[in-house]
Parts: sequence; structure tokens; C-alpha cells
Amino acid sequence: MNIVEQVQNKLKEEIKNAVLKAGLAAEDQIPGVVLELPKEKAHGDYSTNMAMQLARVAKKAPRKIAEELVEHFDKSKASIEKIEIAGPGFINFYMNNSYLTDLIPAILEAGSRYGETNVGNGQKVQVEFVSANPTGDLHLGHARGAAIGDSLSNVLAKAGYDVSREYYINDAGNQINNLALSVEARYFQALGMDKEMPEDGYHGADIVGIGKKLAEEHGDKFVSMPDEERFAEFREYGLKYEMEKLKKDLENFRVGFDVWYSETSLYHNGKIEKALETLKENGHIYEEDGATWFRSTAFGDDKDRVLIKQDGSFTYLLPDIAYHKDKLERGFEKLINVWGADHHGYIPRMRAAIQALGYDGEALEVEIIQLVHLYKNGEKMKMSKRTGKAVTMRDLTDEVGLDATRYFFAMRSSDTHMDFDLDLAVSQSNDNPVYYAQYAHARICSILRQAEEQGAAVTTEADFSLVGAEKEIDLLKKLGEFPQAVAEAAQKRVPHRVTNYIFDLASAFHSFYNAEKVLDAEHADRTSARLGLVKSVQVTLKNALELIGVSAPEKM
RNA sequence: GCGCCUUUAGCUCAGCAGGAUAGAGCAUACGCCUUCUAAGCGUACGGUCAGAGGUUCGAAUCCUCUAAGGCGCGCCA
Repeated sequence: MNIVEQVQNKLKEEIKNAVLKAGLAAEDQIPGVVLELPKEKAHGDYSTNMAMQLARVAKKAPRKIAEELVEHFDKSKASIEKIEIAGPGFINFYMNNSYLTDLIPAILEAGSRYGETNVGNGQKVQVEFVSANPTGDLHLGHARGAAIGDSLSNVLAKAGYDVSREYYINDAGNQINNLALSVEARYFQALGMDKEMPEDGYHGADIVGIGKKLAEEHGDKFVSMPDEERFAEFREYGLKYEMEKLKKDLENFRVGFDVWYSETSLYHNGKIEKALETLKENGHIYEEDGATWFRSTAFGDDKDRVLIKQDGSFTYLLPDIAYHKDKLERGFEKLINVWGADHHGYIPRMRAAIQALGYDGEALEVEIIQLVHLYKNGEKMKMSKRTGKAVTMRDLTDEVGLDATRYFFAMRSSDTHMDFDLDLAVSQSNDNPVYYAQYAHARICSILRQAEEQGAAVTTEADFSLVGAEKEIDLLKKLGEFPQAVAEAAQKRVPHRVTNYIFDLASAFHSFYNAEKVLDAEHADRTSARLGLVKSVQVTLKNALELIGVSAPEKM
């Protein structure tokens, strides 16, 4: 627990004690003590709404309650300088903020670990994200999903969850057959022969590339091959090629996975049959019209779902149920799936399946990533994966830059529809807030470099009580919020809150930088103390940027 | 028709399990570099929180309805 939390807990405890001493409520009637960070400095460092909350229990006016509370409050116990009653009954606490300077050595010692908490309590969670079909390039929506999935995973890990990142490879369905046929068509075309694309073929440039590559490496070797054999070759080749490209693209995007899980493997190890068997045993399966159905309506779904089609093949749902059963059997307590908005209708049937398998439906959490619309020249760009006109993740990072792209996606709540203005991101890249945060980091590095040249070193032994100017206190408060910001982002699954924090911290630093000078030969002690402060900011900024996959440059 | 998401400043978005006078960035106007990086800082301007009811000491936030926009509603994946 850091110093900030200790002080907050102490304060809460004393508030509770004051309520009891004033006889305003019995112990079991006291509502949870809420401490707020007032927006206005004139409202103190902390405030509580306890008096208002007690109005009903104590049957008195909130301001009257507040007065009694303050009377019985033991000021000597919680670093308090002054208490005021304001507004409808807020009690505002003005702290003696000197305790905040203890944060500096604490952060310096924690280093890259600063920000860690244990609110996750080691809970085993799995985050499954991207999971794009290996039939083409990753596009804009995948990029957003990748950025959010990765950031969320980082944040959860930082907050003490036991996180596993997983990618589900859809390498078994019809789409892979279409991939093979698309490759085949492109191969023939590369040889100058006429061959039509399949109706649901993939028109991406990458497939054209595969065709060319095959033609260059193997000539017309496949032309005379029996159709079935050629199909199998192309299927495997296409899949391998797409997966390698996909992994590489994600790696370049600074996104890594612990597990790459193959759908096909479920067909070979009998897990699909087992899942079906479990559903049967639990009485949720029936036959109708020559198909096998899952009675998902029993768990609130709109309609029942087909698992095995008339022709005997599986729908997408059945292996997916087996997959989720496997996840749960691997001991994950929470399954967080990051899905595109176009799959949101799929949630009720998946949750139904989990319940039908005998698990708690709450184990499944789905983070829906809303659509990204790309604007160029003031016009919305039409995108379609089928026609191959989609803007790929690679196009985006090439054009906008990796850091800016990651930051931009991490900046916004995942459930808002997002407009990505390419012109703005490219032409006026200085407006991008990523540089604002990175610039703060680079500035600090510059100060530290010069300090070193001047023989001034960062040490935990400095006299940090010399840190106390207004901008310094603001900065310290911000630094102290970091662990809680991460914890909250994790618990609420809102990684963009970390990005907001980064912006706030950078802002507090820039403001400090303009108000106070760090390096000052005339005041060696103060210089030493301030070096500790800016180093703490550097450490915290770097840790925070790392959570959202953005680099912390030392020079800009 | 049904379900999910969205609607906050001219634009893009925050708003933390309901709190005090709703905040940033961009844009606009004006200041700040003989001093550690001006990709920065400061000041000003800018709001019927889509609309209507309700819940309560108190609502952008919770509930109901309405409107607008997006997405989905396959024996596709």
C-alpha cells in the first residue's frame, strides 16, 4: 500500500470515528465512507459527503451533521491542517501535504514496478482478442481491438490479475476453403491463365501476392495436379502464409499472445464431441429438420441455434462452444472476449452455452469494440474486406506512426464509434496528444542528462522536504494517483483511463516545468530534491506508456 | 419489428459506482523563449449534457418513454 492510500484510509477511519463519537449513527448504519478529490482547489485536498449521506439516518440537516462531525473529529491523527464545511454539507479537508514527498523515494525504489497493486488478487483471467480469420490483412477494426486487448491485458496484469492472452485461429471453417480457392485463382492468374475468383473469395492484395509467389517459386507445377490435391496444397500454403503475416503484423504492433489456439485442433482431439455430449447430458439438445439444435432460448437467447447442419457439418457455434468449455476447464475464472461490434449479437448464445455447460454465465465478459470510420479528405472511406479495399493495420501504422496509432486507440473508450481522421493524424501530427506525453518524458531525460554532466545525481537520500511549491505538490498528488488509476482501469475494464492519466500527468509536469527550474547550482539541495521528483515522473510516465504500448523516447 | 452501442462546447472526446460553478485537446483571440527541449506554459471565448417524465437532499451519471445515427438479428464465420 502506498503512502497516499495509507493517508486516505486513515482519514476514512477518522471520519467513521467522528460519526460514532458524535453519536450520529450506530456502527452498522454508517454508509461506506466516500472520499473525493475535489475539482476545485478551493475545496481542499479531500472531501467527504458523509453528512449528506447521514441525513436520513440521523434525521438532521446535512450542514448541522457536518458541524457535529467536525467537532468530534480528531485532527491530530490524519495529517490534517484545516477542515471546512461547504455547500450543502460537504466536509473539506486541507491536508498537510508534506507526507507526499515520501512518494519520491518510494517510486524511485519501485522503478518499473511502480503502479502495481493486488486488486486482482491473482484471479485467473483470459483475454481473447483480435482472433481475425487468417484470410486477409488485419484492418482498422482489428487494430483497435488489438490495441485495446493488449492495453487491457497489461493493465490487468499490473493490477495483480493472472492474465493470459489468447488468439483463436479460425482455421477450420468454410472461409479457409474460400481462401484456398482464392489462392488458386490468383495463382492461375499469375501464370497468365484465366481463372475466376470464387463467389465469396478474398480479394485482398495479400492473396494476389501469394498467387504470384507460388507461380514464381513453383512455376506451373500445380496446374496439372489433380484438383483435390492442389486444393489441399493451397489451403495449407495459404493458411501458413496468412498466419505468419498476421503474427508478424501483430508483433510489429507490439502485441503478443501467450497462446495461439487452433480451431482445427478441436476437430482432432474430440473436444467438440465432448462438448456436444455434455450439452446432451444436460438436456439442452434436440433434433429437428434433420439438424441438431441447442436450446439456447432456455437461457434467454432470441432463438435456438443449430449446432450440426443437415449435411452433417458443424456450424461455427459448436466448435466455439467446445473452445469456451476448454477455456473454463483450463481454470480461467473470467473469460474476457474482445469482439468487434458486428459480433455483439453472438453474446447471448455464447453465454447461454456456458450456462448450459454448467458454468456461471457471468464468467464470460465481452468487450465490444465499436466500429472505426476512417476519414480522408473530409470524406468517409468505404471499406470492405471482400473487395480488398480496406485500409490495413499496416497502412495505418506506416502512415500515422506506431506510437500515435496505439495512443489514439488507447485514448478512447471502446464502446464509442470512432472517427479516425487520417489527414489530421498525418498532416498535423503535432496535434496528436501522444507527442505531448512523450515530450514530457524526453524533457525529463534531457534534464537528467544535463544533471549528470554537472555531477548532480538522482538519489533517494535527498532532502525531499524541499519539494513543496504549488506545482510540485500538484505533481506529487498526480504521481500518487497512478496505482489507483491502474487498479480502476483494470477493475472496470477501461484501459483508456490510463491514457487519460498519462495526459494529466504530462500536463502537471509541463506546468511544473514552466514554473520551476530543476537545475540550479546555487541551490544544490533543492536541485537534488527536484531531480528525485522529475525522475519519479519519468519512471511513472514510462510505466504508464508501457501499459498502452507506446514508447517513451529519451530525445525528440 | 426486436436486441446492442452512441448522442456532452464549432470539431474530436473525457467526465472516476449520483456530489459543489460539467472538463480537456483542436479551432479562435491575446500574452510568455539572454534561464534545464516553445512538440511547452498562461489568459480569454465557447454548453438547453438529444428531448420528456421519474427516483432524491442532489442527476450528464440511475429508471421509463421518445427522437436521431451506427451495428446486428444465417443450417456464414
